[in-house]
Amino acid sequence: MNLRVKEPNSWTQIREELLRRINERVWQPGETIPGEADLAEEFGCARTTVNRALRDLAETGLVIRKRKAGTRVAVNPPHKATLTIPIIREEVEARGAEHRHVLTLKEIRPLPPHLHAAFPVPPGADALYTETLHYADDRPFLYEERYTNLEAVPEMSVAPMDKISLNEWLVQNAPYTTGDMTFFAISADTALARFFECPVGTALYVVERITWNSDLPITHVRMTYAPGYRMRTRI
Amino acid sequence: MNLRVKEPNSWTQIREELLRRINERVWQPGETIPGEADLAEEFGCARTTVNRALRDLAETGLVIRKRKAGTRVAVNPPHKATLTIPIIREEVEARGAEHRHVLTLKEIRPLPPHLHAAFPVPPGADALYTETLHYADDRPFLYEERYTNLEAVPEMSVAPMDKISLNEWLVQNAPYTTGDMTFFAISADTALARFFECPVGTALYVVERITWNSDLPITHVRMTYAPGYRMRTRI
DNA sequence: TAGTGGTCTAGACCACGTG
DNA sequence: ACGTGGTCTAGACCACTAC
Repeated sequence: MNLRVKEPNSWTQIREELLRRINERVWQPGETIPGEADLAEEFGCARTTVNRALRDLAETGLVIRKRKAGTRVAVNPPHKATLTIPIIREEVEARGAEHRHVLTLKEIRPLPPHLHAAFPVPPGADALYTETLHYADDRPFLYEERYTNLEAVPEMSVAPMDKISLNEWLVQNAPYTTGDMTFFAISADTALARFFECPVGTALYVVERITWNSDLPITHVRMTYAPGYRMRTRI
Repeated sequence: MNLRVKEPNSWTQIREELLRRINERVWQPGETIPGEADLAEEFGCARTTVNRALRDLAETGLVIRKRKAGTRVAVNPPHKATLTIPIIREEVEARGAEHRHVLTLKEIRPLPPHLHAAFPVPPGADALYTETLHYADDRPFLYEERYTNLEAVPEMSVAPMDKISLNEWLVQNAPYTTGDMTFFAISADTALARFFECPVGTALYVVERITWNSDLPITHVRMTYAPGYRMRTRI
């Protein structure tokens, strides 16, 4: 049954073959597939190699593995999309435009109440609030409102925000371990309408992100994109 | 230097230790870290185990590995968010509501021109167009417009769309290998406003998805969510 | 061309969870 | 209890690529 003799066995080839059997319904959804040892014998390789292939399929959710129970083909394969969070400058430049940003506001202010739950900065500690306008070839591209926990990033006060944007500076200097992202739509208010040069009420795409380093909240940012913006990803 | 003697070495523990050194800037961004062999000696384990830990960090983009050049800490760690694409019924039920759907339109119709580029159904082959209304506890939740390539899923004509939604049926019966997703905001037109019982012009969150099985286009779906909807994900 | 990561092996022991 | 996947090892060879 050893079908692959020409090429040296590789775990990716085994994965592709297993994928084929799943996609072509050789193994039905919900069905238990042969054990690692059996597959290793069939493919003429070590069990470790089969394990690597199956682990990869399990990571994408296509199969479900349990000790003793074996490996089953997922019934409702939980498809996942991975979206890369770009630095704004790179996102603009990837569209072939030149990026420019203007810091229009930078002040210490208390965290607004509606953020207290989601972004628990220690009481008494104020946050740095910033508003940044991002342009692509001088066209308005993104409106950024950000609260940053100065206790988490004390060096930020002296960061050079002329050349590098706050966005980029934080990525490079304030590593985070976890975060929450929220995506939704809003209607442009007068301020946003003025910036984007669009009618009040225009539908705008918004991304909110909160990041943490372990248990320390770093920053809360709300990014409102220009009318017509589309976020894309491949599955 | 062998710090971890109490517990049997595990690749996750090594990964956490490496992560710590990166986050605490023991290894600076851009810096080349010791080779696998050195680390294996330091941790008192096999090189394979260190490899596993480093591969995991490389997958998340925290380090960049190159043969001969070694492993470097990423300068701009490209953070990635993974968002799970739920079945609509499960998404509604996860909110503690009861899901109900109504198929309001089902007809063969030619693919609209603006989709030809993104969704290249073979010329002459018509697509099945469906409109489905999804409710959460009888409140409008989602408006679904879908084109399905019948050549890819011929069995669909006889699928029982009463109990199970098209959405769910496709997930279970039409496996896909790749896809594109797009997220954006639109203003409610009169039809959407009537369904969602909201003013015309209300900002709505939209997800478009195209899925393929190898080179065969499967379905193009546009899902418009109720006002106020937020999509969430953890990083 | 030499050094580094990528992969593979054969074998072993362990951890989990089903029966 | 026992079968299955999870992990680890020591060693080997290979592939890529920087020098």
